[in-house]
Amino acid sequence: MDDRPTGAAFLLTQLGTHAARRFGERVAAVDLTPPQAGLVRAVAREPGRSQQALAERLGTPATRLVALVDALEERGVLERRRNPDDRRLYAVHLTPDGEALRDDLGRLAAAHEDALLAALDPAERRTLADLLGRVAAAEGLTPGVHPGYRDLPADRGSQGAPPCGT
Amino acid sequence: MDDRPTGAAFLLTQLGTHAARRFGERVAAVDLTPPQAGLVRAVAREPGRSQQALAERLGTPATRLVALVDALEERGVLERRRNPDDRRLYAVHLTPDGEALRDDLGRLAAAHEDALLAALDPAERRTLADLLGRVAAAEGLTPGVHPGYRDLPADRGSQGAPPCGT
DNA sequence: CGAGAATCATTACAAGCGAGAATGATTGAC
DNA sequence: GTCAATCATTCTCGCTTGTAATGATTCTCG
Repeated sequence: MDDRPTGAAFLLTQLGTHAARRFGERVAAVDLTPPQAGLVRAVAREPGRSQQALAERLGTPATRLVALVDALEERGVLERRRNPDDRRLYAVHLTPDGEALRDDLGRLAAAHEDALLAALDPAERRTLADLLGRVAAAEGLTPGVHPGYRDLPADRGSQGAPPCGT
Repeated sequence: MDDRPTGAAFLLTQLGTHAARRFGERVAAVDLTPPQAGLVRAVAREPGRSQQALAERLGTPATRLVALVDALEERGVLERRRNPDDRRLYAVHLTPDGEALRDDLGRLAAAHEDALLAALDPAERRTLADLLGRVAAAEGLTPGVHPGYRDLPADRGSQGAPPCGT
């Protein structure tokens, strides 16, 4: 449909959106929303952190984390433990069920990666990961975490992205 | 921060989000939201289309286009022309100002691409575009257009995406 | 020629999501 | 021992998006 060769930047936003959606579909299979999945991963990475620490790590307002933790705690995935030393803050931990869920997510992510990059052979995948990693590093993105979504103006509407293909 | 080598799929969503945001910042410089920029581009590509045709092309509900076109028409960028043959539908066209804006967007997109991929030399950029293009084709994405955003469950919250890095 | 189905644009409505400000409890500094 | 600072929480507001109902016009078919 497009006459000109599509630019890499445009492909990046297009594929990024697509990949995020596909991943969202996958985590829905274990009854998680993408934000919830992100929280599980963050807690698994550094157990016992306070909610505020998690919020800063994820680049989200702390108020948002409250509801997120609430839902996952009710479900028995996460638990809040009081810190005897400082009773203001909670320490967020994974329950045994939570650890099982974390493992599920790992398998899910691997399957996602495999399906998404089905068109590339292993060597090409490494090349792609290398190129993307260098761009990400140059842009100052934290390896394990999404950029601050807070400032995102309208990634949502997203007809906005196509024009960069020009 | 991340211990394991980050997977390409995760990098894709991370960079895609980042690229979309950066592009949003750029179009804000000409007082456009990303969705508006997408609409300008779509009209420039095929002038005279009906609003419903545009809606289907962009994968957005037709009702959303009304407000979008309203704003840009008020601003003197777009104009609705009655079709004498079928007076139900409007033909959406670019005004001279709109064409100038389209050219601005083109330059903007080029600058965006250049800045985003500053870490790569021309050959590497071609390699990246090639790999991404093949993945996009395999995933059945329409070259010039974003995937249907309508079904997007929670690309927004977006802590969801990080976990695929596992 | 006329009645009914279909299509395009528009408006009005309701819902979901996220962000920001104010509140309470607890702790560290002086 | 008092005051400022920190963490968690609740509440409220604004924004964006999708769905449903309305009006006007055109095509189809008897």
